[in-house]
Amino acid sequence: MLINELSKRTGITVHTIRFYEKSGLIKGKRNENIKSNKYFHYDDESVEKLELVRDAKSVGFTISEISQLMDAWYNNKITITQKLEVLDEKLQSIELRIKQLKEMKKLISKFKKDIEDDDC
Amino acid sequence: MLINELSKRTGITVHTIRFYEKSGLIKGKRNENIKSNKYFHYDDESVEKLELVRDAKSVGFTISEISQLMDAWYNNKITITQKLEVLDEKLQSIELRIKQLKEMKKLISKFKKDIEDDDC
DNA sequence: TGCAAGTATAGACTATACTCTACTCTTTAT
DNA sequence: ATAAAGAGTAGAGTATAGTCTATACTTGCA
Repeated sequence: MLINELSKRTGITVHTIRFYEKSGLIKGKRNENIKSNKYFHYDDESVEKLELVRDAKSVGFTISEISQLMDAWYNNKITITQKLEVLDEKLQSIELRIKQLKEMKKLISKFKKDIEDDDC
Repeated sequence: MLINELSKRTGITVHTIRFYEKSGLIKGKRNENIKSNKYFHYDDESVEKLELVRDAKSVGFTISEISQLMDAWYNNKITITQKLEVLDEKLQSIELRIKQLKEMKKLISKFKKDIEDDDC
C-alpha cells in the first residue's frame, strides 16, 4: 500500500508518517521494478508498527524510547539478551509511572475530600 | 525567602523557577517597604507549589494542566463546584493513563514471554 | 570601599514532536 | 491531452518546556 492508504488505516496523517519514516520508526520499500517513480510501499507490519507508536506515545514514551522498543520487537540484529534488557527497562519505567500516578490520584482524591468536607 | 533559597529547597533551578513564575505557576511578592530593590520573596506555599509541579510533571501533566490544578488547590476566585470539576477531570485522566499503562505492560510482558519461549 | 555573588528582565537558543509550505514529478480520471 | 490528486524532498514554522546569555542593578563580606 502507498502512504495515503497507510494513513487511512492508522488515522495518522501523511505528514506525520513521513516524519516517523525520517525518524526511523518505519521503513517503506521502493519497488525495484518500477523505474518511473520513487513511491514507498508499506505492508501490514507498518500498520502494526504505527499502532504500536500510537499506543506507546499515549503512555508517554518518547520517539527514541519507541525506537528502542521497535528494535526489540522487529530488529534481528540485536541479541535476545539485549531485547530482554530493553523490555525489562520499559517494564520498570511503566511500573514507576503507575506508582506515581496512583500517588497523584491519592493526593487529588484527598484534596477533593477536603474541599467537599469544608463545604458542609 | 529569596529565589536562591527556594531553588535550594526544591532542587529546581533559579532559571526554571523564573520560567514557572512567568508561566503563572507561582507568584513571589515584592516587599513594599523595601524601595532599593525589586527582589521577589517566596513563602512555604511556593515550596509546596513547586513540589506539586514536580510531582504533576512526573506523571505527565502539562504546565497548563498543572496551572488548572493549582487554581483548584489555591485560587479562591473559582467556585467549589468548578474546583471539583477540575479535580474530577484530572482523576479521570489519571485513571485512563493507568489503564493504558497496564495494557502496555501486558503487551510488553507478552512479547517478552514470546522471546523467552522462542529461545528454548 | 570594592568586588564577588545574588537578583531581575529581555531575549536568544535548544530539544522534541510535530505541522505546513513550496516545489517537482507521477498517476489517474475525464 | 490535461488537470486534479497523490507522492517525494527540503526546509520553514509551531508549541511546549525549558536553558542560557547579556545587561544592569543590589547586597554582603573582606
